[in-house]
Amino acid sequence: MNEETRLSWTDVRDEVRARILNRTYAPGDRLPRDEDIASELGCARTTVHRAMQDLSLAGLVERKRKGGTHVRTDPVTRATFDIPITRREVEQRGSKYNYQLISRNFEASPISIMARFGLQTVADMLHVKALHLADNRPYILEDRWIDTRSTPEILEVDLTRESANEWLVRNKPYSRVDVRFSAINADGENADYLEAPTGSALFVIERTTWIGPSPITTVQSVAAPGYQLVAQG
Amino acid sequence: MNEETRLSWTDVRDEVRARILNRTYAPGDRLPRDEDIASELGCARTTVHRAMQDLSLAGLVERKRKGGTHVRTDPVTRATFDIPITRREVEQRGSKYNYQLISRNFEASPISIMARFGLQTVADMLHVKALHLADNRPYILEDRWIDTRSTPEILEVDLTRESANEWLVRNKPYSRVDVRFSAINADGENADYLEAPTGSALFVIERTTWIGPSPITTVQSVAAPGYQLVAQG
DNA sequence: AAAATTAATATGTACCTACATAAAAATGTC
DNA sequence: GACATTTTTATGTAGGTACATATTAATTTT
Repeated sequence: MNEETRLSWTDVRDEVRARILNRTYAPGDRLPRDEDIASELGCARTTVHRAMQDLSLAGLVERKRKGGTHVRTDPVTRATFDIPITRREVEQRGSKYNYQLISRNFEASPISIMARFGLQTVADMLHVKALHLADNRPYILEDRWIDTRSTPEILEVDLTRESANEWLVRNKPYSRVDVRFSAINADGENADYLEAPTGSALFVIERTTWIGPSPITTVQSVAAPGYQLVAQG
Repeated sequence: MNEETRLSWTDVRDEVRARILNRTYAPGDRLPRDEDIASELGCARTTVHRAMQDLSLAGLVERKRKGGTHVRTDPVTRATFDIPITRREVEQRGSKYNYQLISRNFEASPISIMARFGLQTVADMLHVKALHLADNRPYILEDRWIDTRSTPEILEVDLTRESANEWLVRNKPYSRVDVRFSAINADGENADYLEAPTGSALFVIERTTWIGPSPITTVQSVAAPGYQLVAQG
């Protein structure tokens, strides 16, 4: 009889989670110390620690030094979304990807854009509009501002061939990103490019990136009607 | 001279990340083995391992046994969203929370709902519509189906006093959740309850939960115009 | 009794060792 | 030479020890 399989930290995590689900450990309860759980289940404290880390990250429990581990009373739904470069996203759906540049101007950024970067002073930035297509149908319309102080190289890039999205992702790593989602009604321009009726509800992803304290780019990506974003398993 | 401060795994993570950002390790490159980085930086392999785990989770590098660690060529933007119970969300914005039940019926679920659960057979479920308010203005309209086979207790709950959202979160832990976001145009009913013009673009959160293989609930939460979802730091 | 100090304690982290595991590279077989 | 098998290797994980750190609890001081 092989009962000598050692407990892995995932086993411990699953066991503790099961106890939380079946109310052995009820919401608000304090769990036993890592060490006690370890000796009860017959493993090392480090293994329990690893398991608890995971449950803590998942939002199921809260840990505090000396305070111990508590089952969260108001569990939040924690969902992770991967937002790949648009070409990849299209190709992974099994569609043909195309891209076209709509406009490219060097101009003073409006206050709303500076606000996204958290800046007060206005600056000249590269303003790019482009359309991404899937199977020759409009997929995502992007309206992007690029800070040429942090990213002067972008001025040399031929944006009719390569999208700013792709170039930036490949060449401009960022240290901080802000992502937000919302919904807007298609205005004349959006409707036009996305071949959707004016007023259609469109899903919007707004992303702003920095390297250290310096802004890199902010982009509003407006998806064609029917777009849905699904959380990662 | 105190040069004897030990490196923590966050220090190692930051150092490696800095090297990725400044192209010491360029996209696609294979990093040195954990052990080599450890001896270079003067720490234990486990410390490097911990740091790498974090970078891997963040989507910056990819690790494979024997294959080693590689800098991802197509970095994805990975954003995490916390979706708390609605009452808490409203209160955290500093607004007064109110709730009202619109309807509550025990009825056969349509095929679209069964599809969300991944089921073929139709079943009688509890169908609940409710409105959440912030400062007495409509905030989120929810349209929910609850599987009474996994959650019979819900039939005894007074949903005029406590929202199903809140009761379920507090009393019905789940083992799996599916979250998706989209945008829709307000139809007559939505427009009515949310006091928005018909056709307004509304942000939609769709959430489905299971306990083991058994469906618990699926809910479509339609937010009032202007709603924005912001990623966690 | 209130405030400041000290002790106790549960989690957090670092180090080292040993072995597990997956996947690539090398080797052997037909 | 194509295919199957073995070896090698880098990451993954468990165990154990020692000490760090943040809080709470207890104690002393004013």
